[in-house]
Amino acid sequence: MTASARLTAPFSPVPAAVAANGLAGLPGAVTKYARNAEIFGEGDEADFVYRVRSGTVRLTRILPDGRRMIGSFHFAGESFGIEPGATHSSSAEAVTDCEIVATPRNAVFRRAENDHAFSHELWQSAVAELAGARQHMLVLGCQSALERVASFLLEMAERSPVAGVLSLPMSRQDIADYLGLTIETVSRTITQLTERGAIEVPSSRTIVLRNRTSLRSAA
Amino acid sequence: MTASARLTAPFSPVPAAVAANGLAGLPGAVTKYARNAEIFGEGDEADFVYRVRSGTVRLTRILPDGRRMIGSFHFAGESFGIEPGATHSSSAEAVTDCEIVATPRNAVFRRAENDHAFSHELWQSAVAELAGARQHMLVLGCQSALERVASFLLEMAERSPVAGVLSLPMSRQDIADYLGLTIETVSRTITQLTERGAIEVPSSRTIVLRNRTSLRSAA
DNA sequence: CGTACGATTGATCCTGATCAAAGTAAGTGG
DNA sequence: CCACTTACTTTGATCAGGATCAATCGTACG
Repeated sequence: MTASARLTAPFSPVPAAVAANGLAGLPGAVTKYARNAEIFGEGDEADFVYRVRSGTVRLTRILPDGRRMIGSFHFAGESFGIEPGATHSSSAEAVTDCEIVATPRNAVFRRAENDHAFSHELWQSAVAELAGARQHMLVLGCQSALERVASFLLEMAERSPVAGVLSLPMSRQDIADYLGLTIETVSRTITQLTERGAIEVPSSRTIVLRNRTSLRSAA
Repeated sequence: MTASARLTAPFSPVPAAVAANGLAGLPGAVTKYARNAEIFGEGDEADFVYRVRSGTVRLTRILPDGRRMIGSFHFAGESFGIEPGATHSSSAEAVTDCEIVATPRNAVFRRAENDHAFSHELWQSAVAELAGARQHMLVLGCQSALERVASFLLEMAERSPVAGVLSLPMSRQDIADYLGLTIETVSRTITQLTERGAIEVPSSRTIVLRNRTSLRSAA
């Protein structure tokens, strides 16, 4: 739950090219960001809508005293940074080196006006993300540490291309801030799940789901 | 965090009339529900979109073992029950007796196809609700009991028509399930805020904000 | 090889949960 | 209208899960 300056500069701040598709097919400028670089900050003008082309992004909010909350992770193909108001309500940071497609907000609106299907998709994606946020609220609101970590692993497994083996791009600190726990508790809980035979941890960022039933019953 | 059968039947299950406006101006059938009546259940077909005409609604999710989470409260004029999939992911219940306008999902889609402004509004409301959910995740993920209760009171004050005096429609149990606390902790925290002079509690459902600065610094 | 960061493990403390009881308010039926 | 019931709220005592403080370990990197 601690938050310190973990940010470094983007390793290529220059827009590289024009992507074939932004949010569900919108064109936009591609920028590369280095691990831990800030893509946008809390309070920044929300003039763009973003999409992950490669890598992983986290949305974070920081309380005045430094406590950090990660609201969501975004993987390749997912969009983020869409706001109801004029400014961003969270910061976005690169969890790993990544390529991000930025599309001007206005371009999104313009296209939505002329394209019903797109407009519907836009809405659907917002509603889907809302459902995800509600699910996460359930985890934060009433689950134990063991349940939270198990839920997290199952969520990652579901969103991962390779079933059964997770290559977690994020640190224990990120997981902790996502689950409303401390890094120590996350670590201890993973150890506990290993001892139960639910998972196997060949390297700290790689987790093999050994027994899903056991994981699911822990969640 | 306990969940027991708190539901009774709607006191008038018959659609009463056709409302002038449903979601942002959509027509729909009005139904009255008694306090604690279920409007729809988790898993039910999401064929309608709802709007509160009068009263207060809560969206709840229940874990298998009975723990209950309230995801959001909805007051007069607010809509709820919009889902990405075919079924509802939460239950909706009447916190107080209330009148609800139900609009067929299809009617919403149809109108969105022909009316850009409406479509945009629909999207905006989803994104705004998402921002609210994110805010709440922050509360659930990193705040103390005192901070949660203070945040809650400030949120209610912001959404209340009368500034300074809150007429809470929901019980302490509802507040607890919304904040991820127990009813005892909520009660104790309210007492604590009273002792600090931040609030005044003439009756248990009425709370006067005496010192906002003190409340805000607690949040 | 040595440094630095991330992860794990250990010991102790504290906040909020749990268990328990009493107080309060609102209905209900006589 | 009042006694009784029932639901809701408050307060108290104790307990436990996870936070905090602290140290060590492992691994990637310069």
